[in-house]
Amino acid sequence: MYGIADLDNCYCSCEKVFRPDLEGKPIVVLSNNDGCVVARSNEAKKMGIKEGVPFYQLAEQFPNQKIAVFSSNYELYGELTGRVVSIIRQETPAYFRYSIDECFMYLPDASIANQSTSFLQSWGEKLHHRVRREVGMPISIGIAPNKTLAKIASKLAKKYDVYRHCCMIDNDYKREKALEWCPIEDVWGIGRRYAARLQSLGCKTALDFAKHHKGWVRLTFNNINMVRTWQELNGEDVVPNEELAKKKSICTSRSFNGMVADYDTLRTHVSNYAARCAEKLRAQNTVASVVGVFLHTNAFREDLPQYWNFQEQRLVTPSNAGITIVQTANELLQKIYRQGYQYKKAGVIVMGIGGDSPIQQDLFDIDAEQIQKMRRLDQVVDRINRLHGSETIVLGSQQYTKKGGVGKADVFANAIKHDFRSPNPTTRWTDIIRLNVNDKPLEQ
DNA sequence: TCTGGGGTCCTAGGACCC
DNA sequence: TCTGGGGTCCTAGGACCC
Repeated sequence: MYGIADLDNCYCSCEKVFRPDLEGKPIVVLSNNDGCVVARSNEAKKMGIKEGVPFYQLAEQFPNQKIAVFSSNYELYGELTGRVVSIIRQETPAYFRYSIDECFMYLPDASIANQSTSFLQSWGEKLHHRVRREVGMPISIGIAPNKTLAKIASKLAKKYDVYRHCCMIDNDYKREKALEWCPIEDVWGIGRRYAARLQSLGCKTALDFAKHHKGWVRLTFNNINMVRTWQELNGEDVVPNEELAKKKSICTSRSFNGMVADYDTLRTHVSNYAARCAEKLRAQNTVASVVGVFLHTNAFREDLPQYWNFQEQRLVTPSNAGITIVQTANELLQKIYRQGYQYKKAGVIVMGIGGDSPIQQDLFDIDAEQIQKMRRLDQVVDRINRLHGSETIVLGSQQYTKKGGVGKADVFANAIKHDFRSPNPTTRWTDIIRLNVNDKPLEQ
């Protein structure tokens, strides 16, 4: 059997952990640059706030409504969800972290374990309570013979209180009932496009789709993933388990706060994205053989001249060295930069990723000693940044020049807008919560 | 004035090999 | 008038996930 643990309204729930006063109130969390709504509390969903609406339209759509607004704070979300995963690690024989807020769990088959399935049901309920008590976040659990059905079960657990946060699909009767309830667009693996096609073909629910013949699915979609989804809805276990594979490409890109026309500022942005890519490569013990850079003007501003471009370059020797990746990215930027445009977004992609030991060296590249030196340098930089906070040490080209000097505080100053960012009480000494012993106890 | 940031996989088609 | 039968690799485009 498979289980899935899914954090309810993850980012909003994270914000509530240190703000219990927000319980029961509408909350939204915004994307980078305070751009769009990316997460909503149940109360915000009930109000009719849609996912993805630009923040500036929120006040127009909901005038005179009190909504708690937060900029996204990934430092906080990463740390709190990590606590949830550490509990799951203790409670399950094996698991796979699927995303920041979801974890698949491999559970012993109740019939093999010679237990009644009610054992798994109460196990799920206990997991929910433990996470709630120890981290302060609500989690929903779905259990079923495959991952697609487990996802549907977790939606049911989220939606109906009778399941007590854990819903199990363990026989054909329950399976059909769940599929009948589940709209086709809510099935894992069926996105907007396929959902529209299926609806036009008369499939409104997961059950409508599952009742078709396998051959019809193959012919209609000519796609192995759709056939697998169909098989899983019918109870088979065929979607491969993606274990913690190393990433095959890594991208760091940002929209700017406002627009950027001058080359120097652009270069500083790109240097930071490149350095971040190199950091991610090192964190998973890999090197990249290709670096790419892209540049965009603001597509929403139809009144302004538009330009976008992308170029990539192969490295003579695959690398994860900050200096090498940043230097290559800057050379590429120079090639695609055109004067006279207002840029809105840039990004760095590293591809052709492979293991970092041993690295295949080029006959004509710089000597091995130089590579070793850069490797040691990066190791020291990584350690310092891990210990004292990211961007404590950066390359010169990553520094934004600003009056009043440079330094840690200035590295990302004004690079990204986050006017409603919450503190980080679990990761920053400056944000730690202080209790004054002389304070009167809080009133209930 | 303001509109996110990451990833993966599959298929078709073209270029190339023998 | 007729023109084979295997492969691999790469890219673009389109779908999906969170």
